Amino acid sequence: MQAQYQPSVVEQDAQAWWDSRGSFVAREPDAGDTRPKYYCLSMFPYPSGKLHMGHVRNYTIGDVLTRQHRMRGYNVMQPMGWDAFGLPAENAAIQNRVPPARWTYDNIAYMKGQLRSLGFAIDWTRELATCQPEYYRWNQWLFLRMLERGIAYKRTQVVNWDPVDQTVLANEQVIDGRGWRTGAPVEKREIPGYYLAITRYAEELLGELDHLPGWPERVRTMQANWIGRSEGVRFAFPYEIDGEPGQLWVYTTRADTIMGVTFCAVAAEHPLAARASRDDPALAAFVEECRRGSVMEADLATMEKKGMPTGLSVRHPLTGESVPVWVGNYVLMGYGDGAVMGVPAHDERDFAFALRYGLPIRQVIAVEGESFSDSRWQDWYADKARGRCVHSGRYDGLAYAQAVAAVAGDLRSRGLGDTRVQWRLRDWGVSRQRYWGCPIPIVHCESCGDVPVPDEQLPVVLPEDCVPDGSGNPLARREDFLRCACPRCGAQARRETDTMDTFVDSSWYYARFACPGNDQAMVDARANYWMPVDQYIGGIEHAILHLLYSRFWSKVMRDVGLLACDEPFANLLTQGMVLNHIFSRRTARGGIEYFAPDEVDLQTDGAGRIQGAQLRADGSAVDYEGIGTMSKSKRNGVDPQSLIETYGADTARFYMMFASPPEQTLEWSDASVEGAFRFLRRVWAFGHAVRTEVLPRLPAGAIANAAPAAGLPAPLADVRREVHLVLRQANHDFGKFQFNTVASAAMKMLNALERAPREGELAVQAAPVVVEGLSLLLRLLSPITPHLAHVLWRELGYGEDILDSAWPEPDPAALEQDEIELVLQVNGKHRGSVRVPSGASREDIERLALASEPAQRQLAGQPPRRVVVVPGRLVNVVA
RNA sequence: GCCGGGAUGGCGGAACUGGUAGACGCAGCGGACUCAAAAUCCGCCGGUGGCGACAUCGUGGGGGUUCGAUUCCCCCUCCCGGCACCA
Repeated sequence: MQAQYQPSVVEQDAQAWWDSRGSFVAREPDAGDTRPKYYCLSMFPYPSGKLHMGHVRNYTIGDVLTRQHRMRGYNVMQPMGWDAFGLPAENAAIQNRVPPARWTYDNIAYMKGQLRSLGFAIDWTRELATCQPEYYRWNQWLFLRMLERGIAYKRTQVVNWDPVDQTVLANEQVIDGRGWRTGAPVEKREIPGYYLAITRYAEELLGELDHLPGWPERVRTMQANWIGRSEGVRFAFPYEIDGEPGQLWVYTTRADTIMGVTFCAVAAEHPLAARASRDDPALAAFVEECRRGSVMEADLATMEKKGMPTGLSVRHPLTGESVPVWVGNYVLMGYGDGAVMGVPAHDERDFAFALRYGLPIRQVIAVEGESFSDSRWQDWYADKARGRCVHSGRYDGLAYAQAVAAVAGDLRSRGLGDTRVQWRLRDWGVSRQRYWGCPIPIVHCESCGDVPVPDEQLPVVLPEDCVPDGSGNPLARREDFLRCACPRCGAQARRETDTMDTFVDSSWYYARFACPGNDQAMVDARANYWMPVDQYIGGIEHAILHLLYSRFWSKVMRDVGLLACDEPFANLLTQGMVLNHIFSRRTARGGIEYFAPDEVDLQTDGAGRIQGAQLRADGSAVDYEGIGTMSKSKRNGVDPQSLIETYGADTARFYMMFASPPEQTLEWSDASVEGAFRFLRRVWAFGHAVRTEVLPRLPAGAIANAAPAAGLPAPLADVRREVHLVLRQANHDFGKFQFNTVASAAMKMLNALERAPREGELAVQAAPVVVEGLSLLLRLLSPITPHLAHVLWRELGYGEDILDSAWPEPDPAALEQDEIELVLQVNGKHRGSVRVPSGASREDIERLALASEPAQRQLAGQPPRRVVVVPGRLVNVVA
């Protein structure tokens, strides 16, 4: 054993050991094995080139949990794979003229090497990449099952079109009116494509959120908001246009205000708007303006309410009154029926609209003590809780719930409407006009139409040698891919060239990890051993998209009979982002130039706060922008590779765990990394000292159970108590996933152990205390710094493999003490402490406290008003 | 606007179900070792007053409950994240 800590040697040793023994290969246990299973999964990476710090943090958290559960007696599984389809590969292909497949597989090879060098306890026998036909054939297979069940269907619809990526985006992929990847303003286009009826599962997706106590509150509320359930009434305004009868359907949550309707408004895309603009050029122009302008939803929110009359009118379903129909730019085609009833008196938007266009405002709700004015909006106009119907005929006096029920009943009896649950969630459009994705298994035949590819012809294999050039989908030019026989009539036909949204790939990989090598089925019985995932770990940015799609997809798999569980992820941990300082400066042309933190020298004020910085190269000043997410564009990323090369994987892992709790953001600090390395070096040096100085004092073979005898001298009993106290706290923190305090517990343990005498009279009696303490410390550290722990464990002779040792628990006997120190308070203020025998009665404690000097001083001979004793903690004398 | 989460030294962060606020680390200061430097080790390290024992203030701001509040309740300010003409 080297006296000096050499991480590269230590880490190679440990990794070679694990590799040669297949330490992390997980299996379904034989009968009689009672170990509980623990499936720990970190979100798999997109193979973009190399790992970033976010990956290191994510996978270290998962690895710590995996290794700790293994030592606690769980049958653990931690797999890894690659989310390998996607646009960056195509963009790289355009740039480098290399097929996306090669770029992707090269990246996978490199990143896999990085993951290995970090020493993660990954079962690589389960590795998968979503771009492999063996994987994506099951995307296609389940898609066909969805088609059979009507869950997948084709329709033409107005979609979000990303003009840069030349593809359709799901609603979830549009952020503030821009493409989530390109940031380009999204356009609206009408395109045929396949949709998955996630809305059929809306009720369950929402309801089950209440049964996911292991998920962060905020993720559950984000999903609930996204699903957006609302209860209301859907009803129709009948009309006749050119003698043709029709119905204008609307949805409202305020059916109690139906008698206050003075107009209706439809979206620009609504059929009535199209109809009316046929012979009204001004209206047609307005409709066109809305269509083009109304794509940026962020602008929508602040946009002025604009509208135009269609000249058409409909009949009120209850009064028969004529109601004018307007086109309104604030009405969304995608929600409900794309039309609303207008009740200016009781809806703020309708009120603004009516004021602007001089439409009548009719009060039909009143609140006692408030007076209505049709010139100014007041918040109570829309108050469901206090409002009562007025000027509403037979509904007068009714409160919200009764009024809605009565109105719905009347509409129902006329066949013009009923109550209805409305969802914000929309069906998931999965067609993408891209090459590097899973082909949609459909064949277009001139006589048979769209024909599903039969199961036995799966997979529809994506040609891997295409080099996209940026214009459209290269599959459309691949005759060998396009040409096929119609599965139904055998005639010459063409394949669908759209591929699936890559969120499909990541919607079920967790289940496939349980069933490696199965080429007969999507998943098998092994999935029901491992599923659900016990602990899922990933970034908060996936709170809606990936997690919602995965929940939906797994429910479909359940309904097809493939999975037994209702939810795929029992517990979810959303790790915080990794941040770093940002330095920039304005360029002469008005742009912004960024500088990497290692290119600048900091200037601090007297208190140590950062004031500014200078470029090291030429001493010129640069601005300090503060802390932000590590990103390529701001040049403030830190490459994990250089970190590993300089300090080793264990330091990287320890720092990641120590710097902040997993769910919080982590601020990068080179100095703290250095500190983490210093600690590991101290552990190593201590281990070396124990081996050379302490072990020789123990009888041969005593190391394995070096539990110190009772009756230790006080200084040694104190050391041992400290170690076990810290361990108890660390175990508690582990349960809360508070790994930063587990790491500091390890530091405290070492601090305590270093205080034990290694020379002099006490050294012999100290030996078992030190040897036991180090054994606890190594096991506590082993999930975080597995290489260091592994090598020291073996070198010192604790055992063959620390992986097979038991998770350490504190010894209650070590925690006992004869005398304890209680906090002494006088009038609630801290005034020193009192030492009492550990078994002291309440009366004894009170007497001792009253006799203390601070209490005597305060009481000045008077009896205390009260004495509060908290056993084992404090005593408070109230004068 | 609505929903969720925050605010603690120079910094990252601790504080179990209300019980010594600032653990552990980083930075800083002082010292030991060294020809010197690095590394390492030891000590100090929230503000104010005091040589000192100690006193006093202090967990974003203001109130409250309590023997005792970073922790519980009410009001307010600011920050972060999500949603948002959703009818």
